[in-house]
Amino acid sequence: MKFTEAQLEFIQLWGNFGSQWGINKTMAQVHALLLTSEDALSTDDIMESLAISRGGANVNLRELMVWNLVYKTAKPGDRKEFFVAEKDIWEVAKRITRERQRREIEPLMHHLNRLKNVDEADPQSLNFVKTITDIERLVGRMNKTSDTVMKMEENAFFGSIIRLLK
Amino acid sequence: MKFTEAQLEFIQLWGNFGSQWGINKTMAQVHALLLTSEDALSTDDIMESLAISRGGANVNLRELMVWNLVYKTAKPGDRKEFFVAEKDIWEVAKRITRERQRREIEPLMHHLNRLKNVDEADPQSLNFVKTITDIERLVGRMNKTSDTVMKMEENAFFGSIIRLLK
DNA sequence: TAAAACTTTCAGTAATTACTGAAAATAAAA
DNA sequence: TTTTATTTTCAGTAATTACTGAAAGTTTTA
Repeated sequence: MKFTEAQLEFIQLWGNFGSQWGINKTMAQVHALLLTSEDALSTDDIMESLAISRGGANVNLRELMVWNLVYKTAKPGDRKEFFVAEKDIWEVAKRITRERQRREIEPLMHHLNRLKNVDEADPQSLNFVKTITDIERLVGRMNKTSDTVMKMEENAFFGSIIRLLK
Repeated sequence: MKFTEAQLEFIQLWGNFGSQWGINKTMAQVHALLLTSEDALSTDDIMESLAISRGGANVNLRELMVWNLVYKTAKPGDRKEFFVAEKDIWEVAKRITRERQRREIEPLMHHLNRLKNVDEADPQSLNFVKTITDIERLVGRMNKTSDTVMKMEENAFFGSIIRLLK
């Protein structure tokens, strides 16, 4: 399998995977392209590779920068902006986790907590508050856990303990 | 806050949260409705509560049953089917995880593995294979590790060790 | 300061996704 | 078996999401 062929397939794969997890397909494709490109790419390079418009390329690149997955760089003697992706996959995972936590989990937790102020006189409230509390606990825990997992995997001692349990 | 008010708000919240994570919004809403209903509900109950069509209710209920999050029950003297949700949130989380793993992670891993057969003569393949391998390792590990850590969180001894790291 | 090079914005529109509603299928009752 | 109750299916369509392309904005060069 030729490199360019494999790269294109990876871009499709990552795009589809991303959209199944609520991440914009094109954004995931731009990310995949940059992840698998040695050199920094310009907006025009990306437009050409993915056959997307200038607007689309620009918006998705800037969004990737908000997520801290892509950086701007400059090439001497060239006026254009060039883009590179963070290549350390652990860092990528951590930053995606961090961003989703900030955008989605925190507001969710806040809303859930508010919903516990339900009128306790209603007999149905008992089950309701239990469900909400359980979800809160679960989400809170999973949140911490993903963090913990990352830290532990990075730590030789705990990493080896975890591996024993698998 | 009245119960019905809180329940409706929860249904909206869960629907939005679901759709941000690639889960059909209506399916998440039906799930939320059943999670917060003491009694089993009929298709008509659900159509009315969520203001959706019979077709939509039916399709989403059956999908929830495929995910193992909802069961059919019967009421004596009633010909209709009634539905209840699994109320143990831990079970809910495990089943969602299991289903997504089966549908998405496994195919992803398979595709990634295939992409490692890239022509090694191309100098760009080196970075490519490393990226693919890193992603494979990360996804595989997160999969196993989240399971392990969730179990450990429930375990007094390891739980306390983990808490030291947070 | 003006022209050129490049980036950003956004109204209009394309693509995707999932719902509606009615007809067909199935199951239960008479 | 026929009638009635209920569930399932799916073509058409609505809703959502995100892209296009051109104009406006910005920065650099001369």
